Amino acid sequence: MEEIKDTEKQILNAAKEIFLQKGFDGARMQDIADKAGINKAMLHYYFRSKDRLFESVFRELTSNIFPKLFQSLMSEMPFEEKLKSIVNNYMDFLVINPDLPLFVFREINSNPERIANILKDVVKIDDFKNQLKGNVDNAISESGLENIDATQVVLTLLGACIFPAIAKNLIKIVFKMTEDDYVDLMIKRKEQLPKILINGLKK
Amino acid sequence: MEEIKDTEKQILNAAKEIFLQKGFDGARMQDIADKAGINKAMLHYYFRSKDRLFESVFRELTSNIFPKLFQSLMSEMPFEEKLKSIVNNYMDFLVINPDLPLFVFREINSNPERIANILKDVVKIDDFKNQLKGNVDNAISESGLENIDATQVVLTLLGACIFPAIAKNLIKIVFKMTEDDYVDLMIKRKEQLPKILINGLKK
DNA sequence: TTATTATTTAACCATTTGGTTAATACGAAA
DNA sequence: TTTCGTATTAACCAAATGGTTAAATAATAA
Repeated sequence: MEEIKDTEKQILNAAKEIFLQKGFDGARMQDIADKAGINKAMLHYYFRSKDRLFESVFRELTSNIFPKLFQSLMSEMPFEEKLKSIVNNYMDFLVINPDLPLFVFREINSNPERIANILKDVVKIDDFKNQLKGNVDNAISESGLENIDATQVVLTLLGACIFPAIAKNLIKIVFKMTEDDYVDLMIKRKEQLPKILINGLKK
Repeated sequence: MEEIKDTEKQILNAAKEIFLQKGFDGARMQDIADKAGINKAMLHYYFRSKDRLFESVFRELTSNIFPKLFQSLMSEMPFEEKLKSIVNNYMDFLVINPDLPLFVFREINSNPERIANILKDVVKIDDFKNQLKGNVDNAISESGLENIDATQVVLTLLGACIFPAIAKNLIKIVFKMTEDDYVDLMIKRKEQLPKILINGLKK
């Protein structure tokens, strides 16, 4: 474990909040300093520049969940079991971190280079495509899945989990939900998704 | 049809591109002017401020598809038919406008007030929740759907369509796809989704 | 043609924003 | 206590950015 100075940690936490909500372009160094309750110069003292601070934040936010998710997708478990485990773990994660996916997609879109650069040491995607294909093709033959592309399976699975997180604020407006309502929705979804997905993807 | 001056239209088109890719915060008035090939002062001459220009762009981008989508969701067609029609229409739309959903969600997240303000005259969501519930409940009893919440049905349907659009750039990186590959993926998905969704949501 | 109005531009302006710096406060070792 | 490196701050700075303006140009009506 790296020893992280108290101030440094405060900055990182404040920066996480601001970057998550406002994105790189919308985030203001002064706002981050204010939220951390310290002088703006400290941001540069500890992290040098907005870019570097952002990079640290992005790394902290993704370096756990990204590899974990990729690993889960590649694991050799039987398909149905694997799917259930991913849905469970990932939905729990999303209830706690509802704005991470939108953050990631937003940044990829508005500044692909910056993110591609960071991503390549956060996660090894070198041969993800082929490994995944092999892995899902097996599942198809073993457990009577509809013969569809591995990519489609992954998109269906991830979309079913992630979309409600991305759309969180719109959902709350359109369906007039409180925060509690939303959490409820996600918990119920966690229970219902495996069946929906398995039935949907089966032959 | 409103007559729109040539310059005004050029500005609007350039602004669409820039706002879609960079979002409100990342967009630069100068970049929009450059892309439109006109002097920056023209932006203010025609649209007064960045906020107003953004508002016009947002309206143009959403004022067709939003009500159309809401209407489709509320239509009284038999459930399976309705679902197929939504998937078809909406997937076609997304292939042509892949960055609209991310744009909308992004802006809702980073500046909820601004968007809520615009949205309320773009689409009537007053009693969407109850109308939708009635509508889907009917479908449940009529066509042997699993007894799940209407909200979940809508999220599953929309997520399955929209997520691949939101994730477009990441998908292209992770699966090493060209633009053509991606379009292929979406076209195939359009064919496969109705079956996946209906099987998944059925009892 | 001339007067008048609408359109366009280059040069500015004020504010915001990321970043720096010089001076100060603090803490630990000597 | 003194010394010395670390942490912190207030005051600045330069560049970027949204927005304005006065003058010029084009278009239109008289």
